[in-house]
Amino acid sequence: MLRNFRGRSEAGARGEYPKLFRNYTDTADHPKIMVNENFQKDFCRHLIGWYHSAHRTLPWRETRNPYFIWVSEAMLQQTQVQTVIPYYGRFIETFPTLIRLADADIQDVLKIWEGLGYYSRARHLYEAARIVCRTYGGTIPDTWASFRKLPGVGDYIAAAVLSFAFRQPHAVVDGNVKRVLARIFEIDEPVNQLSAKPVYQSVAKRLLSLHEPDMFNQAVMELGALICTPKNPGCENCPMSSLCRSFQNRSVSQYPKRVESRSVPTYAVSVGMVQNAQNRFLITRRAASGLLGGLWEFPGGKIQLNETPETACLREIREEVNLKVRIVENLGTIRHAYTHFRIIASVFLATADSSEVVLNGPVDYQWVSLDQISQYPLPKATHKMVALFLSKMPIPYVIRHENHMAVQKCRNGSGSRADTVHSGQFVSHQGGQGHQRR
DNA sequence: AAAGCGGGGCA
DNA sequence: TGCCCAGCTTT
Repeated sequence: MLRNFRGRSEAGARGEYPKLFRNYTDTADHPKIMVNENFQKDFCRHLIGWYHSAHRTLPWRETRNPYFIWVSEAMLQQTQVQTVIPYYGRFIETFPTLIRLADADIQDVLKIWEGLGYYSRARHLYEAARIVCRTYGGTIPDTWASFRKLPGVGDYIAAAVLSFAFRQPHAVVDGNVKRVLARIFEIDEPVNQLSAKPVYQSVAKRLLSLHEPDMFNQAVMELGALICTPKNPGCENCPMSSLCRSFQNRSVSQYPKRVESRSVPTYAVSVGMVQNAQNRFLITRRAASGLLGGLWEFPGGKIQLNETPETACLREIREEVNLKVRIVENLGTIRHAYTHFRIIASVFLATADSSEVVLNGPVDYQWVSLDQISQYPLPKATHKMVALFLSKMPIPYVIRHENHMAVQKCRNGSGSRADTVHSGQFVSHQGGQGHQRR
C-alpha cells in the first residue's frame, strides 16, 4: 500500500522566517491597519456596491438552506468554484436533505465525492450529519458554539454557514480574504503562517458590515476570485483601489507574502492489476482514515532500493493480500501528484491461480469485472490505471466496455489507444482462461 | 507549531 | 513544473 508520507523536518530546507512581527491578537494598534468608522463604512460601500453589480450566479447563492450552504462550503475548501459546481449539484440531488445524508452509506457518499479529493471532508460531513440528527433532531444548530464543534467545521465554515444561512455577523477568513486584506493594508505577515491568522481575522472582523454580514463575506471573497487574483490582478477595474495601499504604492505584486514551501518528492511505486480465473480484478479498500481513506485501489506500493518494479509488485501483493501471482504484461506507467509527493507508478497485469485473499493493511477486498469497478469510489490514480489497461486492449474489448467512464476519458485523452492496440502489446480477455502474449 | 490531506487550472 | 485554491484535523 502507498502509505502516507511523513516527511522529516529539515531546518533550513524550509523558509524559516525570523520573528519580524508582533503577534497581534487585535490590530487596533497595528501601524498599517487603520480602520476607523469612516473607513469601515467606505470599505463596505465600495465592496458591496461592486458585488451587487459584478457577482457571479452560483448555485449555493440561490438558497439560504443551511444544509445546502454547508455542503457547498465543505466542497469549496481548498477547491476552486468551477470544480465544485457539478459535484454540488450531484450531491444535493443524491442527498437532498441532511437526514438523507445521515441515513446513507458512507461508501455511497464517497462515490459522489470521488475525484474531488480531500476525502476526509466527506467523512466529516457525513459524521456531522449523523450527529445533528442524533443530538439536534435533524435541525442544524445556529449558534457558533454548537455548530463550530461539529466534525469538519472550522472557523471558516462556521462563519460562512452562520452568515450566509442565518445572517449572523461572523467574518470569514479564507485564502481570498487574506490576499485582499494583505494588499489593501500591505500586511507583511505571511498568509500561510499559522501565527498570522489572528491578524487577518481581526482586520476582517473590524471591517465586517454588521448590517449585511452575508453580502460582505460573499463580496470580499468574490473580489479575491474575480479582481484581486493571485496572478495578474485587475487593479484597473478594482472598486477598492482608492482604499488600497499596495495599489497606491505599486506594491501589489509583493503581496501577499508567504513563507517558502517545501518541494515535494517523487516516489516510484509499483501496482498490480491482478486477475483471477474468472478474469475479475482484485481491488482493496483503504483504511477509513488517512490518505484516500475508504477508497478502493489495486494493490501496490513503493519500490524499495535494489528492487525492480516487477519484484516490488510481487512483494506488495504478497504482503497486502498474501497472493502469489504471475506477471503477464507490463502495461506502462502513470503519473500522479498528491499534496505532499508525486508518484510514478509502474502498472502490471498479473494473474492469480488462487482467489483466497488474506488481508494485511487493506480493510476489505473484492474481485470485480471492469464493468463493476466503477461502482466503487476510486482515487484518480486508479482511474488512470484502468484507462491505461483499456488502452492496451483490443478494440472489441473496449467496445464492450464503452459505457465505462475510463473509456470516455481515454478517448478524450492522447488518442493513443489505436496506436497501442496495434503495437503487439495486447492480451486476450475474451473469456479464455489465462492470458496469452501475442 | 507543523504536517497531512487530492485534484484541477493556470502562467 | 510550481503555485494556488471559499481549510480542517492530527500530532
